[in-house]
Amino acid sequence: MKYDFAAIEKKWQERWEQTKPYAAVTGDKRPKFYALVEFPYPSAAGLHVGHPRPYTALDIIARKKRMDGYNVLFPIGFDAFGLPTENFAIKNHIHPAIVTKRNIENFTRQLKMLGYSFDWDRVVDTTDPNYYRWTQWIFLQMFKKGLAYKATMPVNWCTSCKCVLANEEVVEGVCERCGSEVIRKEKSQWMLAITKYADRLVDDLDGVDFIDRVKTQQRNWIGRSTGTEVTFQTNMGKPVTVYTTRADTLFGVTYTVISPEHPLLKEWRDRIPNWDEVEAYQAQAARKSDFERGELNKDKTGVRLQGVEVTNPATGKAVPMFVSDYVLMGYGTGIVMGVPGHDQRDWEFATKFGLPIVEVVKGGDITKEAFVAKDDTAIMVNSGFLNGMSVKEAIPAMKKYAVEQGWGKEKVNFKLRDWVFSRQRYWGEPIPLVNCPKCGWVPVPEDQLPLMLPQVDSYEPTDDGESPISKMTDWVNTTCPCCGGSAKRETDTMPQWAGSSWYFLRYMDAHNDTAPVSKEAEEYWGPVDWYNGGMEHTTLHLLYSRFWHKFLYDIGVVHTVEPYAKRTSHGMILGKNPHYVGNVETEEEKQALIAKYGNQALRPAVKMSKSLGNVVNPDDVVKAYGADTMRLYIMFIGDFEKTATWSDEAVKGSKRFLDRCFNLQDMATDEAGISRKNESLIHKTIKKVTADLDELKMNTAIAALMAMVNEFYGNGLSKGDLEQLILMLSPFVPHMAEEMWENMGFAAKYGKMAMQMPWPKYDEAKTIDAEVEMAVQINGKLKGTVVVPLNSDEAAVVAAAMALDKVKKATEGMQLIKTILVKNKLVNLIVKPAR
RNA sequence: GCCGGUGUGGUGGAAUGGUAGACACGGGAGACUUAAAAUCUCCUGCUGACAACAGCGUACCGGUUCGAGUCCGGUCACCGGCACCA
Repeated sequence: MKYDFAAIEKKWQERWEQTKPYAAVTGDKRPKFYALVEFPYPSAAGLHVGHPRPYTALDIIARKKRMDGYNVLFPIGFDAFGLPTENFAIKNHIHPAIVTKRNIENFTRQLKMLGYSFDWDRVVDTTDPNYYRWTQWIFLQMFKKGLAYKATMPVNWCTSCKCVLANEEVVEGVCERCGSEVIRKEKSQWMLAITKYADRLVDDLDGVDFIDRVKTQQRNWIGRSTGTEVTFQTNMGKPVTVYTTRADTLFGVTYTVISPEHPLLKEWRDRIPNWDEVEAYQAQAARKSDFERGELNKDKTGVRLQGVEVTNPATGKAVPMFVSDYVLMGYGTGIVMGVPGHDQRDWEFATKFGLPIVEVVKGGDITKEAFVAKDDTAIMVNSGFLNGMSVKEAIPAMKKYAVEQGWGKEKVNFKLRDWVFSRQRYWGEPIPLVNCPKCGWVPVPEDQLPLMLPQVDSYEPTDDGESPISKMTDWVNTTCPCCGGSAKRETDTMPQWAGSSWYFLRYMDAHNDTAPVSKEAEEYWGPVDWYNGGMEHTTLHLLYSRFWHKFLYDIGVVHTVEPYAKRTSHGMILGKNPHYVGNVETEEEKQALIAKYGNQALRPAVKMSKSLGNVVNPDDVVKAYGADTMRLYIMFIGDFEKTATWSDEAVKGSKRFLDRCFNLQDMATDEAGISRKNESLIHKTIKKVTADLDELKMNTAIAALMAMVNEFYGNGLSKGDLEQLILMLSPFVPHMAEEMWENMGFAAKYGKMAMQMPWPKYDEAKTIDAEVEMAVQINGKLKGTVVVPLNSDEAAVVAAAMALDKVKKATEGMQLIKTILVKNKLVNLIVKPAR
């Protein structure tokens, strides 16, 4: 029998399309299991080879859970709003909705081609008005609770996309999406107050099963720090407040610094003799992008505010104030105290401006660099009542004192900023608000949702930074829902991240037209039991959706605090680097590659890209080897969490394995049960594969199946043996498994498809052999192995070991002083020369 | 700079402190074949020309242990994230 994968896959996909064996049943009595993968952005390029890795892994988990008797929800959808589609539409003069529809069709074809067990009746499309109606609804609830607000502030502005970006979308000073320069621009923007949830977003991480690096990254991004706000009196009338995590170093303060953007400067301008200088510095700082300020300005700059004096409350001494752009307006109070002895930035600034450097913590050499004490062995000096304390003791002691004295209080700060939520683009959810001259911002009434995107002639972004929709005066001019007077609609749209912030809830009840999700459906399916997605979404989608979910919890839409019980993450699939130095022979060629491509040339594998010509298209792989081979290979490629390199050569190995499996059909004897000779092997394999699947160790599970098949080739096998193999193969390679299941008569025998059968069980007793091979070591060095009955005692094992020639030789003239026995594993004989 | 991770054959990768290199790719030999492909069987860490055998081997240096790829301390390299967050 030949393995005709094309015909087999077509046959089974058609059958599944008709019988829908993957439908999830809300309210079913079986235990529920909700497995979720990040829905794709349907790009024009189609499915990338990176998509099948997480999709296949969770498809296998979902299939295994069904075999374990769970009612599984494994849905898919499309995150279809976004700039690439809009840009494509602009370039080709096609409406984004048409482009989107086309791309979704192509993605759907490709996903079905790979045999995923998605419930296709629950597909979510974020651009569908029946969906974004509820995205708008959730936004309005936030607006009503005061979490959505409009603020004029400097924002990240992508010069190419002509659009604002959230902090999370700016990577190394450039636009995450297009790589263009990001500048700061004053703009009035809708904001979401994610910072109000900052504490909960940190604290609730303790209660979920996310891989550690996700938790760590989220904690770092939110950046909670507990410190003290200290008030310094000034000679300018008003006192100023600084934030510090090192209240213990207050005695070491020799100056203070204010951010160039600080509003207080304007108030003081008339009383600052060198105001011209200060103003020039402000202008200079404003011209720099954030990136420049961070990257290029390690060299400290600043201007002393002449005439300004502030009083250190700990010492009662006056110190000067400077303006410098190393102090950020957006964090703390925008003013910091300078402790050059124990903060490296302050040290650099003080050194440059010739300010005194005072040692208040003993242990370093503050003439060379700041001494940033971290442990509790560092001792305070020159610090009044703190002298002799450790840093660890001094921080709370000073904090307590400052509070008692009335010039200090405990304060928690976050690096997390509120979420800039408006975009000046067409292809997004319209923000459903109306601006009335009398009533201010008024929500579009809920019964008028969805607020549909208007039809426009041109989606081109405008140079003045307004949304293309702003030109649609018919749409923009409306009446105020509150007073009936004339008013204007908000023309900004929501960011790409809006639709994905709650999509997992919609899957539970995809066609509901009275609520985002019904209470019954949410209480049955929530929370997501296992969510897998890319690390690149850790501080974007994952954080945003946790925030939205917590809000929905607060307003009673969902019943759990966290949306996802478990989060795992897959590594990227890289392509071979065509410019890798290892590809060429001679030294000259290598040098030429390094000269041309730099460090790039030293990496054997790099991100796939069109320009490098190393992109692998799943369509091609499926055409050449079949979907099952594609699925198997992408799982066998390596550790799921690590990056892996695609290899066209290695794919063949997976195909070969499937051929070998298929050929077993002709080799199997008629014996219906598990054969005696393979019994132990099969039970061991079931045990191994079952355990590996739960830990997402697909590569070693497949290796165990391969080893079992290799044994079958040596031992022969029964029909019953093959039955067990088919069941275990079923989640990995569903098409071939069903074909074999039917061919061998199991479908007729059980009246079920393999995927509907219970997962094979193993008998622990049958995984244990009567005899074991044990390692024999002399002084820790391996000398050979012995085969002994299971659970042999020390005497028996030593006797067997001593019978080995090598052991005899090695122990000749030696005295045995100690024996270490690891039961059924190894014996280590410790010997020394006899006297 | 800070946080997190990784480092194992020609290659991808396996190994609860207990026989390093499972499984696979590639390579070699044989069988089948007029021949090739495919398939099947065997071999394949390095060095000592081969075998027996011996030595050396998990980035590097040191430690703990009867025993370390695994644990501890230090160093180096690479990857990811954050980056003047006071």
